[in-house]
Amino acid sequence: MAEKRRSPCALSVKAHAFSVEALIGEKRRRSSGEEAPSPGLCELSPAPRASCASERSEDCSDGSPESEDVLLESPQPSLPCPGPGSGAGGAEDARVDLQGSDLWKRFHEIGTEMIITKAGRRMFPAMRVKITGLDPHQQYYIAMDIIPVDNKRYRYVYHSSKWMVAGNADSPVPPRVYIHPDSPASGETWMRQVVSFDKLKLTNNELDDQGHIILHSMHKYQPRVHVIRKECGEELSPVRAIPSGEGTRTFSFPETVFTTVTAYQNQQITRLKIDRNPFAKGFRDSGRNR
Amino acid sequence: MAEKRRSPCALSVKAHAFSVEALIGEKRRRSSGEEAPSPGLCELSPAPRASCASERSEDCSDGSPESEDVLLESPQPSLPCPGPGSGAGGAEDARVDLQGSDLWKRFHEIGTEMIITKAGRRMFPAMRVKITGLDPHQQYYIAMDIIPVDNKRYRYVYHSSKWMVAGNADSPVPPRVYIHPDSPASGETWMRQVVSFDKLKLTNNELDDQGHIILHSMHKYQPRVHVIRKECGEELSPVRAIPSGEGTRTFSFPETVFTTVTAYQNQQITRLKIDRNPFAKGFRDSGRNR
DNA sequence: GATTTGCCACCTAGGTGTCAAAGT
DNA sequence: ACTTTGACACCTAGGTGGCAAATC
Repeated sequence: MAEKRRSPCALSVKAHAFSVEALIGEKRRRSSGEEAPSPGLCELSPAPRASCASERSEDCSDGSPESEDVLLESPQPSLPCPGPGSGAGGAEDARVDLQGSDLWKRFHEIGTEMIITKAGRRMFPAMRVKITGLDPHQQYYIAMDIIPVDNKRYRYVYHSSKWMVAGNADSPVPPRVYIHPDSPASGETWMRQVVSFDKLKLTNNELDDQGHIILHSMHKYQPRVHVIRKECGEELSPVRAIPSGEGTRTFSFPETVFTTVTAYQNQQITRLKIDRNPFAKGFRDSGRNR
Repeated sequence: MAEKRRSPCALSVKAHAFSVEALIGEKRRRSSGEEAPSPGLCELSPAPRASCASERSEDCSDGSPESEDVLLESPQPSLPCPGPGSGAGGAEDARVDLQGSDLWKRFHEIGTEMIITKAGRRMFPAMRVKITGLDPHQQYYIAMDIIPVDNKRYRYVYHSSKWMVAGNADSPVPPRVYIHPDSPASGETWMRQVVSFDKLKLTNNELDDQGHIILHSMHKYQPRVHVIRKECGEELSPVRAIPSGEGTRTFSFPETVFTTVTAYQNQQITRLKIDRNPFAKGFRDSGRNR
């Protein structure tokens, strides 16, 4: 049976479908729920990076307590690699706002801890950001990495409920970057949704082959969000070096600093996690008894 | 606390990470398990498409019974739109093999049915293909659409256990294409993994806004896989028309033809689904009683 | 003694066909 | 009479912290 076929040509079908995809993308991706954008005033600050002349970093501080100044040296203007869209519409005007910063601050006031395991553990809270100021038609990668806040190792002193320096940091681990799975996508697409890093996982397994971010336990870290303009000429391949940094902007939020642990140290952190993480509902007091 | 930062520059960190990502991509994506590639001999056959002179289609038949000839008219050689990479390394040498075709054939022999619901229903089996012959360094989109096999409507006659023509097809529905979520990716990436369309969903809701593929119930359909070379100049945007078809190859497998239903008609189909779909394990005879 | 590991019960999230009821 | 819908029990898949045992 069957010989005929419906009229529209394949290409216009596809063209239509791509736009459907675009119109729908927002809903499909909005899986982790939205929140009203919290302010998070960004003070621009010139950026570091020894050999990489083209990266800029902004530390987005919004007057949170004890702002760990995770900063910087040797300002470096961005300029090189005259790629398409170098003038306006690069990542130059990008702005990144942390979502759910209220919750982050509650943790931060206590002293955020993140569990790391061999198999990989999600962060809670997860980093979620709202991005603005991109060129709607330019393609971007959004990525996250996590850098040491200092070169110290810590231990938790129970009787004083405080973290104390316990020596120098362990030797560096293989650096990893979590590329947001929607990458690459147009500025329009990124700006339309809340960009969530809830699939990202942390591990203490230096031989990890799952692409998780490798960290040392009992160290302090700062997550960073990168907005990377995609150049067309040199295809941004996973196996090649990044087009030399021009058109890359980096953002970090002091209230997201955390200490890695393999088991929670501060019981207030445990309680707040159980209270807020839906997956830990089984440990809440309400009715449940184990 | 904290003023210093570890040595490596951000860009080399990222570069490294991207390659880590590449090295790991295979494992991360290989979630639906692999299978030994089943043969599926492909007989090339010239392709249709009224206004789109640049698409080719191969019907991959491997001698399955009652091969519904889901074919064609007016052969059209591919030639137009001299885009980058037109010569070698396009999608021109691409080959697509259906995975799990044994299971598909078992269903096909009975008469495959796929449930469609308002909320969207996955296909079982899901289309899973192995792709070869791509240019490793070229970027491609992989997409799937589902076209009517004929312009008939069907009804199932219980006492004869057969599908009978019940009239002409309902009016066309909004065309949709499912773009594989890993798109775009390099030929190398696509060829390294089994490409699975298990997240694709079918719906009978013509107003669907979830991006699912819209079909009519009680009609016969043929899924198709498209390999679309990504041109660099005209960014293949979800909101713009597809670069005019050059570098696009289309593949279909007769054993994957199915009839849409809102409730299974043939109990043999029900049984085979329950027997093979892990999510239906609750309905298997073994021990379970409801 | 401090830290890490592995297993566990308990959740969230969502994919199955069933079945009775509702549509057409 | 045929087809569709929606609530449901039963699964898969996987994210929680607890806890005892192992590790260093």
